[in-house]
Amino acid sequence: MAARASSKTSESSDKVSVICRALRRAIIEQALEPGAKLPEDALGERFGVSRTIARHALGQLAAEGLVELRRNRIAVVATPSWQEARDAFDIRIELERLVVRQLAGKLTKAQIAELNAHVDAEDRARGGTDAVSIRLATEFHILLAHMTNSPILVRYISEVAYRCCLTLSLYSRPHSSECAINEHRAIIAALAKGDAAKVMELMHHHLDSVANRALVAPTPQRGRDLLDILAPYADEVTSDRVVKLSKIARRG
Amino acid sequence: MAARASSKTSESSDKVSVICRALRRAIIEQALEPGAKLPEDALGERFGVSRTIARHALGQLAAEGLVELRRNRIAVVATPSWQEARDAFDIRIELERLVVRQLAGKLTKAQIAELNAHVDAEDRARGGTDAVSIRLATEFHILLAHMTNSPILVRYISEVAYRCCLTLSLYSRPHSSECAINEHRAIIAALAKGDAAKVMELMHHHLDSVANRALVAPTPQRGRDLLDILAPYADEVTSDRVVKLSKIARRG
DNA sequence: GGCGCTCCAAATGCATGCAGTTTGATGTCC
DNA sequence: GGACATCAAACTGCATGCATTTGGAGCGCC
Repeated sequence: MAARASSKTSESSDKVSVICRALRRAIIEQALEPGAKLPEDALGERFGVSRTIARHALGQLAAEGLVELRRNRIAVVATPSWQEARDAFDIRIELERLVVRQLAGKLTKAQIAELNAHVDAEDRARGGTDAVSIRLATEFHILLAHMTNSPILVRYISEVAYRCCLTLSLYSRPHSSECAINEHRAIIAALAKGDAAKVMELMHHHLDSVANRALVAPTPQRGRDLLDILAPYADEVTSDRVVKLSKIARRG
Repeated sequence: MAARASSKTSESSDKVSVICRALRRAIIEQALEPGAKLPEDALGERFGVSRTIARHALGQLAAEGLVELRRNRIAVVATPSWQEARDAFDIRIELERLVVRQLAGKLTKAQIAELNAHVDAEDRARGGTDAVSIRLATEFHILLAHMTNSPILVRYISEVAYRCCLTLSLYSRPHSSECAINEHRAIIAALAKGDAAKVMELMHHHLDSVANRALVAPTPQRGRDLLDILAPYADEVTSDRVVKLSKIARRG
């Protein structure tokens, strides 16, 4: 399956696609945090296009689950629930097991070199920001998916991986990417060796550990609550009284 | 996992969404065959909306893989390659195994009754057209996915199942739905019994046999007038601007 | 201070208009 | 007859304009 006619599925150079890519990257790098407003006007102005185009782009991103769109409301960056995050990881595990099953023992030397080069890049980026590390780690998985030459698989893996990125920014503590990198190397080695069962197990464990490390279950109602989020800002309140819950709770 | 807060992911009542649903159904029922042209003008006229809306709907369907969109070209119903068909089935098998794994032993009596009722409906529809049989069979799987209460899973299963529908119309000969119905009943029984391994095996075999039965020689397609084809689907669109069939010039 | 009300700037939902590209039908030449 | 140049109709890409809806500032009342 590793030698298959390559099919062009990637986005063309529409203005819509360009904006989609830009927004997608901004979201997964957490430049745009979950809940951030995305007014059509502002996007259009920022990217030098009309509202029509910005609107269309938002529609696409909503289809990917990165943006939430409610009628007559300003679009916002999606804020997946903890349960949705788990669901996304569950799906991702199955799909990525499929990927490595298809690839085991079928990679060319050039492809293995490409994978190693990517992990090297991840290594070099360890000193940088978490956002970049996470993005590179995610792109490693997408690179793997590409090697199956299955456009559908690429699309689903990309989408679900981006969603996982999004949830990491919500529910994860500072990212320790070191072991992830080692696990990536182990996966490449097992792929090269052609041990399908082994590499499926490795991938499963890899994603499962990322998920478990990341998705520290918030206590159902209090974790990552608005009050916690606003705690650092409480200092700015001149009054010594606690800010009323009712005033905050209706933030859309 | 079977008892989880239900989350509203389904499409709202935008005009865009309405048109998406209509077109999606027309495609999976093979009223619109793969390769059929979908000019924005004609769609807008047929559904009583502007080109802007029709265009947006086409964009969504393209994101789902049901429509192919090339710059400056008329949109067409997607014509998946044989390989893409296999890929779609591979992915579907993994995802649906995940579904039944989550559901095994966790269904309520009401849910089991609902599933049985659906299969009864499939049974009754055996006398009807293949298109309806295939749609009902597909909807059985989507119904299962819904019971996981995982919106992401529902979306992916729906999408990939629709794509499979599409490929069935391309590569499959008249559908013998009898065994599929029996297999659906067996799956329900195993789910109720709570035997996860068994039901995963059943689902795997079920989808695999459908896929293998499907992969035969492609069938040539006959051109029909788009507006005629869409007539029954336009009725569901509530707009006084829907143009009467007789008043519309023919198009190719 | 808290709660409800009115009203308006801002944002969305959608249609329409114009410019540029593709299509394919026609005419011309070999 | 068939290959090729030509051109108008058809279609898409995109911006803009108007109607409708939202959300929140301001204000009076408890």
